[in-house]
Amino acid sequence: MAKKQQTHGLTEKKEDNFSEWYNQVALKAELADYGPIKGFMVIRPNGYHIWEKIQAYFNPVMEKMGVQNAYFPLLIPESFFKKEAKHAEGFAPELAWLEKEKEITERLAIRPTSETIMYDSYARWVQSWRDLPLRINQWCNVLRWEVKQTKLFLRTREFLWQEGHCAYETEAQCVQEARMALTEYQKMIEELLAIPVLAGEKTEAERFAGAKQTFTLESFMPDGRALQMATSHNLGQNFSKTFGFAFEGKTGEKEFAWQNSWGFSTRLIGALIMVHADNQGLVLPPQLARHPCVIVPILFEETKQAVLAECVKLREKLKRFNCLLDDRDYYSSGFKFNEHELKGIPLRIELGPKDLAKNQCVLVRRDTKEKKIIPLADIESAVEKELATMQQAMLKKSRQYLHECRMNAGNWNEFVAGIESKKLVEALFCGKKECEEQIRQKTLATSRCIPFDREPQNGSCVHCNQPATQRTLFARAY
RNA sequence: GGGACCGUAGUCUAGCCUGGUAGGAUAGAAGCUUUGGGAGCUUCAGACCCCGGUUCAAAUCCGGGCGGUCUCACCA
Repeated sequence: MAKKQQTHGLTEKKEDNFSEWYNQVALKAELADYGPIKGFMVIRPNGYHIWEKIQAYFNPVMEKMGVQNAYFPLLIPESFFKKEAKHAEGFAPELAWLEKEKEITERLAIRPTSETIMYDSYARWVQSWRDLPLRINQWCNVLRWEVKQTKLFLRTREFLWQEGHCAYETEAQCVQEARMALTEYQKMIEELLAIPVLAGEKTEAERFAGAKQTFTLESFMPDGRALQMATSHNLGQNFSKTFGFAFEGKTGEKEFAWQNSWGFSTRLIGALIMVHADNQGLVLPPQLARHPCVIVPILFEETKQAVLAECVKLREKLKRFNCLLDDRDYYSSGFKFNEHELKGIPLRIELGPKDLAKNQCVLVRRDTKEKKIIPLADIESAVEKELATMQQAMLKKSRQYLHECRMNAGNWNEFVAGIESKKLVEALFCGKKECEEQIRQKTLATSRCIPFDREPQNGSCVHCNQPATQRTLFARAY
């Protein structure tokens, strides 16, 4: 029998055409839509809600870290960029400029990141060691124009992010808190998004433009490419020296502030799609769902009123879960099943006349499609338990995948074979920029990080045979 | 920035080669009817990416732009 064409649902499979499948999930789950200009996207309510959940999780975390939210201007004078040479060089290709002939004397860039404009203020706000540490975050949009190969959430010219920018008296505290931010990111991404990450430090080649050290969280996508999930940077005194960000220290000496910055972006939503969604559509970790469960009544003419009445009661019982009751009578229940699966609602409760007669309902998990018969009296505890179980199971499943993809390469042949078979390959590496560039040209792989979960180890670089002291992870990346 | 392919209702698509009334599916609206995995019938409404060229005539041929997918370079 020929399969009926379903324009509503997904027409591409995750395993057959990952890229197109990804686009369909993002569009058809109504997370996002294309904007009218290349590289710009509309984040629709379903997508923006995920971002708001992320914000709701992370704002209190920052509060505990002593970080306050603020907002800095969108436009940055050209001269600000020129102050930190490497930063300027790193961002030069992707700056979009605002040029108006008469009214302004200097070209203005739309922020690609806010170090310079924030530190210009910091330099004036901090006079004494007593004014430190200074810890500020902003949630904003940034613009990076160099991008040609755009992709919803993963690579757009404009994207939303948070950027924390802190300043300290000592480098030790600066580094410690940069690492703390990374730890908090890891907790959030694993607990809330149910995506496992590997934490580590970036090599010289992958370091943020203007940073002394970059720390990163890397995850691994089902198509065999790594994705950077969040980063934090020890900026050292690179910016404070060029922005005149000095203060009077305890000894009366003039000292330059030690600074870090850290951020994650709406790219996380892209990772969420890639890691968890399936051929039926999005799968939301329960903690990210606007409606963690939906009740679908099975309606027949004679029993409609009784079933609906019971469903209303059910919704009241499940009020604290923000349970949705889909009582639309112009769609069949089958249609609704498909629609809610497409949009990723974690749990579905089916209730029809047969269930009503037995005082039960059917509880279906989105990630496993597993169905359970639940007595109506037990529904509240059952939902609570399933939501918690599902959140854990999703992390466990993706962690298993990450674990399976991580492999060790003892020599160059193993390294090449590992990259070819789309693995996250760990090997001894000299850390040199030139060597990394050659590896990239030969294999398309770049270093992802020097993982924290590996001890230093002496040996020779897998590629150039020069001395190496640390294992480094390599993969093809987004 | 380079290369390849592509652009027809909200979505998918036929027509393009060989110029001459744009057809279908699906989604949408109204009504009837149905509802345990994307039901059915009737009616309505809906499109040739933009600009220019060739031509009596352009969705169709040509040029440019814009946009999309893939890819190399670069990046969250």
